Amino acid sequence: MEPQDAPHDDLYRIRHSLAHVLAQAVLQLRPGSTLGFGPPIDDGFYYDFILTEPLSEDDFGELEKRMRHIIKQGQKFESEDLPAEAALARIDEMKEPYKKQYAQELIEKKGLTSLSFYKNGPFLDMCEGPHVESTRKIPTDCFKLRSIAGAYWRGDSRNAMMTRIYAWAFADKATLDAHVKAYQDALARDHKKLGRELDIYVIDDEIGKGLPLWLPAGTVLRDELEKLAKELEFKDGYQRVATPHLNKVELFYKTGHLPYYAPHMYPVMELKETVTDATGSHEVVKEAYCLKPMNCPHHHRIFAARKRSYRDLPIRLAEYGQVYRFEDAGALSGLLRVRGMCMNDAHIYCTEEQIEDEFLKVMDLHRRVYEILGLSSYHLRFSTWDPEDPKGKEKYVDNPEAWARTEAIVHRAMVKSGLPFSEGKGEAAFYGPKIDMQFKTVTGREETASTNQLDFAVPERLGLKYIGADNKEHTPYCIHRAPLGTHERFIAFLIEHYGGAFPTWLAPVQVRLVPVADNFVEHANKLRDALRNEFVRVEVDDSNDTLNKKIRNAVTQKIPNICVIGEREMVDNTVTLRRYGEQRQESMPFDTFAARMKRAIATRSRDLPE
RNA sequence: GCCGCUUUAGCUCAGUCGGUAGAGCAACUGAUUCGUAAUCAGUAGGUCGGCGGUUCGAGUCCGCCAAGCGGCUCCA
Repeated sequence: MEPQDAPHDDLYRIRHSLAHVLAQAVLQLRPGSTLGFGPPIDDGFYYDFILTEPLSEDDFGELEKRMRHIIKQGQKFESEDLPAEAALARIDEMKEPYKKQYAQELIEKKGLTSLSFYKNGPFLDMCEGPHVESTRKIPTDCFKLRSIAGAYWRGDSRNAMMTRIYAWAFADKATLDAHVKAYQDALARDHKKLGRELDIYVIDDEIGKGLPLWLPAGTVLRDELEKLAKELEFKDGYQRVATPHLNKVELFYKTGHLPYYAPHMYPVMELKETVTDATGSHEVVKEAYCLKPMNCPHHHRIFAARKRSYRDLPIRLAEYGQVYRFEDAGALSGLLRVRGMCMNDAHIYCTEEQIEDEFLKVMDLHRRVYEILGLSSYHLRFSTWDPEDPKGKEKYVDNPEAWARTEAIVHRAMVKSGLPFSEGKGEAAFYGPKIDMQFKTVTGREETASTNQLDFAVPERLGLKYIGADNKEHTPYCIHRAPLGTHERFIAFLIEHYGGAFPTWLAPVQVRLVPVADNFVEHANKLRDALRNEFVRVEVDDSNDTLNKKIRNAVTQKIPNICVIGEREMVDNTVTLRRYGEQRQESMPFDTFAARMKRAIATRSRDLPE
């Protein structure tokens, strides 16, 4: 086993040792159960088991009690290195088939000549370590069992399903408590919860799972993001196009997506016809269509729609395109993982010499988008192919030379961009390397928000050509890029990022006018009309609730600007403004307020400009 | 898809031992006309996710199905 990236500090030892303590407790409760992996993780540890009898979260109390009991016994961790042969014999005695499988792999594939074992009390495990010297070094209150989940052995659905127990573990109780509290607070920002509370979207059984319906408030978010994308792309020389949601299946055979991608597509729609010949009547498929899982082939056909010259390049075709992907039912989650999504897509057709510049421009577009939105907690991943991947031939275009060349170009562009990035081996698209923007959701799950891919294969397969200066035909490269990802996932991130309290330019309702009493409603309506005339999204709360209740409602709905209208305001033609998150109020002439709103919206500012 | 859990009013949830369903908020009606986070009263709202079974009787027990949630290579 290669050394871990993370240092094997005390916390690592505690977590790793706690995993063994948990396993020991589980074996007490379910003797004869089989062990899988049990590593430390970012916020604790987990251990995988094949249980003789199921366990549930109701058993956590009993398990934790037993774990504390084990810790108090002060069991010593003793390690022993055994040469390969002896190690395998030892594992046979332990009757641990999964450990054995992994041991064999370590010896045969990784060339390890010896394996280490750790024993604490009655519990023996093949394990790299390191561990604490004694369980007494583990605070009895520094951990908490968190959840129980299914997990395939080695993450492969062809393997056995194991039961995984997750636990939080930290250096001491205070850190644990702080972490658990932070986690619970984060759940309040969950886009699924806020999406319902703020009427952003619903997923309706009668429509279908993974197919969100966007409510008016959510549609404002989509429209504003599209507007942003269109403006930035316009300035960068993109041209907009529009394409249908479906197309003939043959197109995807030509691109190479089918049959490889078929499991991730909705089933094909077949138009059938009855044909009668000498042998009788048969039903034959006359035409077959599929819902597109990506926009690129459509854009490629637009490129191919007329003769292209090198003088036209780069050609940048942009579209917010709706695509459909048949994700596993169990993988669907709110807006984060859906089956129908709308992508901030564009394809840049260029020569090899233009790639670097175009890639840098795309990265700069990213930078601007993220800056406007105030997104900073993400990291860039340079996703490359893995020549050693056993599934390499079906996963990647087989062209090592092109992989090496294009990865070098992207790498060079990234270094030039000055943006820090990590490498994701084996994460490339099947047609080329890419740069992904990785985000974490409130629940700690990592997802890709945006992606930029260099494609050296598909234009060739589709026979895309341009006429070069040499008057000969050449195949263009294609950059696929989606800085704002899909509306679905991107808005999920934004909801969590802002905790539902959107800046004025993005907020579904930008201003709520709150008349102090009925007799100011008419005046408020006039102000509303004036603001609407300036394209400000504004509402009047003309309910007969008390002022306090109206303020509370507006705050609960996280409306960024609340204006109270009463006697004083009506006489002076002013508004008294209360910004979301502030208790302080500020009175100003209505015209000033309107001008500041317009500026806040036009500049997409996070605060209210003067 | 697979493992586990969950599903009661629009939302959040209660419902004991199997005896035919309840609260708060929201909605609606009325009263109140209020100066910065919940005014008061009333009304309506349910095939207890669906189908089947056990039972004299099922929200409750059993089975199947559906949907949702947490997971499903941070790896001895």
